[in-house]
Amino acid sequence: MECGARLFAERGYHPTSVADIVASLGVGKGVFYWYFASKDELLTELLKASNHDLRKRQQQAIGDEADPVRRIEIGIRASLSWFAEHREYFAIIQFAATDETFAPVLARNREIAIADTIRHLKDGIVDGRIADQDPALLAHAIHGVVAELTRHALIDASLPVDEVADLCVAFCLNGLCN
Amino acid sequence: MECGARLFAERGYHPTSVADIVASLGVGKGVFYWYFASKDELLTELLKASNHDLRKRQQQAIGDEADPVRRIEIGIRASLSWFAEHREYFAIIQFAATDETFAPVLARNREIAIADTIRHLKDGIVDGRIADQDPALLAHAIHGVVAELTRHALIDASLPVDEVADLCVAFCLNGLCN
DNA sequence: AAGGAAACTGACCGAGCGGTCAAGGGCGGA
DNA sequence: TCCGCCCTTGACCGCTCGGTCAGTTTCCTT
Repeated sequence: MECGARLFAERGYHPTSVADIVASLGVGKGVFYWYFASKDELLTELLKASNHDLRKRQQQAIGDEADPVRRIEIGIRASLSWFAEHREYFAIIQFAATDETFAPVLARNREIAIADTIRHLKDGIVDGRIADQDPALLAHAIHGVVAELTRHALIDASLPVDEVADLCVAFCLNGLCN
Repeated sequence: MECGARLFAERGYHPTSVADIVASLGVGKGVFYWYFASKDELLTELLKASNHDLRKRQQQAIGDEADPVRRIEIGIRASLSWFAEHREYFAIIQFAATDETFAPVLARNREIAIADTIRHLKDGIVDGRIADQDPALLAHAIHGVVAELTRHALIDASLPVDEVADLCVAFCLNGLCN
């Protein structure tokens, strides 16, 4: 599975054939279809496993933090550090989001992540700490910032994850203005 | 070209064959290859044309506005309203970003858009209106918010573009906190 | 040692794709 | 009317790919 992830990430899903995967593993094609019903299933498993791992990381980082604003901050930092350590998954997730076959899986993963964020936002709104706007839209805005900074700053520019996380948190909490 | 865009958007690039495109146009395959050297070229043209159109919209909207913060706000609103009117292009752009063949075109388009934003940000930083952080990262953060709110709020949820734009601008300028 | 289940091989297949091109048809000028 | 040019057609080609399967090896159990 790690090998499949690496190749999908390097060359994309469609350009990577099952023959490529098994060749780079030095095994026959049969062994692939012994473990996976199809090429699609490999990607689906990859998506589920990576999402599960990311979510676990977030929850462990948040722990039992009581402050909703801090919980959001910690979640952002956990996401960025997870992606920094698993860069290969970013391209795969981006592709899967654009493919009819995998979009449902991705949509479900995102729904779960957004629901988590919404909970923290609502807590913050009740406390009066966070602006009283549609929490769903705010959650998506945060996820958009995290996704784009992951792509540009962590993957393309390889900037230090801590610096990126600091700016990302500052932007999400306080925006551009002084 | 409009037909190609519609089909690529509905079903994705790879699943849409040249045969599908010409069939939906009611012409023979030869005509397609009379106008385009290849299927790839059609998508590349689509990307260039759409980016050109979006950029024109932004520049017209900004006009000669002097305030850099207002320029950013107007740019955000122009992007959202352009995507609201050209939803079919969003999926195409998202896909192209994940494909080795088209990523260079997309990267160039994005570079130009980011450079525009960076100019406004730097002006704002000099004025002391905008926090003194890396303008490139801030620009990407803004584009991330715009992209994700386009996808979720405009395309999936079909919310009114003005409401989405208000929230988007408020988030980018002031963040989550009160 | 014998047997059999589990793991693995790789030649093979059919489908579907992007792209080609010989043939056909319509139309303007002679 | 007839010729010749140009646009258009769609059957066809070569190729790649996901997926199959009859057969072979490995290794655990008895």
